[in-house]
Amino acid sequence: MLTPERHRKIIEVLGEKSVVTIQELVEATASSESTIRRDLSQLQREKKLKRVHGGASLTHQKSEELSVFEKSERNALEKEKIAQYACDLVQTGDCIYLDAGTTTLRMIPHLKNKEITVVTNAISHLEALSEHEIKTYLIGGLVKSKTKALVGSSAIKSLSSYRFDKVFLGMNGIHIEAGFTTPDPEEAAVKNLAISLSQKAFILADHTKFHETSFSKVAELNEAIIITDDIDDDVIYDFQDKTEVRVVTS
Amino acid sequence: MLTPERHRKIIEVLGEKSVVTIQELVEATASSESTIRRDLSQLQREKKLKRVHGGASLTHQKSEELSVFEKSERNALEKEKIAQYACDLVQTGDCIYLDAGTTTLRMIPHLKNKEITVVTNAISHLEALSEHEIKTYLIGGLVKSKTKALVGSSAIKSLSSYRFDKVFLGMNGIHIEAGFTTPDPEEAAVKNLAISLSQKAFILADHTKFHETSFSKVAELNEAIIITDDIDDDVIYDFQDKTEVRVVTS
DNA sequence: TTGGTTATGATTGTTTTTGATTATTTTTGA
DNA sequence: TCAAAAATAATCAAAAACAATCATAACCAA
Repeated sequence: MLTPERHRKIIEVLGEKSVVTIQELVEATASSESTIRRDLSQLQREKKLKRVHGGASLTHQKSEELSVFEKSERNALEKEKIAQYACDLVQTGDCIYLDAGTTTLRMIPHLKNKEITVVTNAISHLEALSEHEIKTYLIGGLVKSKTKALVGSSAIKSLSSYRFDKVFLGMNGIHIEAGFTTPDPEEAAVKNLAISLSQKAFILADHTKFHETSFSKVAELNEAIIITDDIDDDVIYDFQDKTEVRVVTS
Repeated sequence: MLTPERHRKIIEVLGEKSVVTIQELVEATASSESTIRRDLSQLQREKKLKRVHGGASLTHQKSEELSVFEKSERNALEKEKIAQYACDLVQTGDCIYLDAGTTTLRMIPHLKNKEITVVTNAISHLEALSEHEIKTYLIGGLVKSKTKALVGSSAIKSLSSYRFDKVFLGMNGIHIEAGFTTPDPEEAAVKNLAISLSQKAFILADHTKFHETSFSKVAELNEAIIITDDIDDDVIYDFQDKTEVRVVTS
């Protein structure tokens, strides 16, 4: 993993958790302890974070909250635009499903005062949802302690009792033949079900996800509408036979 | 748990309760008394809180009427003993249901390394459960933003797909005629179902809960075994016709 | 390719943190 | 008021995390 990529990853993890251990980062980046230490030292010099014994924490400037994280996250601006666009699709009274993930997290502030009902499998979204006074249902399931998401057969069963006007999912890979894919089989199963329970399913994905394939298949391309940012016309051309692609322009 | 994480947790707990005992913090953070003391000293130097005998309180707090124990958590010692006793009932391989509440929270540290499966409706328990590496299922349902518990018909439905070896519940009122009662009707419904899904149900209640009645009925006395601390023999005498009462002595 | 540079990961000794223990102080209740 | 109990502070050894160092691997330009 390349240095800038690692740095982004570190800041991203911090944005979600606000405190992180070196060990967790070693695992997340597949690099050694020494490397992570060097990274942390450098990021500290750049004032991106604060080192603490055992790991790192956000520099607590409460007013700015996630600014460092939001800026540092890969393709932050694009994701924000995609999130904004997605929220414009949500209408008063809708019942929607929000997947775990950073782009869907960005949707939450824009959902305030829409009088909607949100169903989610992301424990990490609860704080933001509660903050913005959004009526929230959590599906049941096994708590995956690393990602704080709910998975497993009980999650599937729990989810299957809902129906959604719209479903918004993040995705790791979008590929002409492989369709929509994501690294974790259990999470893939949850995503798949969410799609089939919705009237309309939307995949929120920036341009880096196209032509990529991950481990577990979630669905065929035609099962969901893709919302993405500016990409080459020929990429869109490739995909638009298979499904609707909506491009959020600047 | 990293230092800033602990500090954040301490401040968070204080924000909710305004006074807290060292023991509560020891359990909430899964660290030792010594460590918590050092944390409190440091946070006091930073003017984040004020140390008081037995724990800590918010700085600009004008409530002097009650002692730490009375305000923070009544009968902390008794609850600890009750929690300890309850955990001794749990056997390797058991699948148990843990209700929301302070006494059940106290059980978590003692459940470590028991290789059990925990099902809960308490989002606020997840941190401690994860910290102690306990396999955890969360039931689904409406997120009650105040108490961070899962309630409602979907919680009922989600819960009903589990079966338990043992169920441990907190309770607000235990009364000869009114039976087990609690303030919130929705939470009462969840508790009631949990009892009926278990082979054995235990109510964890210190002596202050006896002869009290709250708003919503959870169950009849004979539906669960009561675990309590030292109380007058005549109180036990009153109840033991109706159900089994186990008294945890000092 | 080659030579020079940089990044990486293992290893070392050092420092910090932690939790247990002990002694001291404070609180409680008779 | 005094003695017992609880909470605190001080101390210390063990564990964890740290910085420094170094050899190796990857990279880059000529």
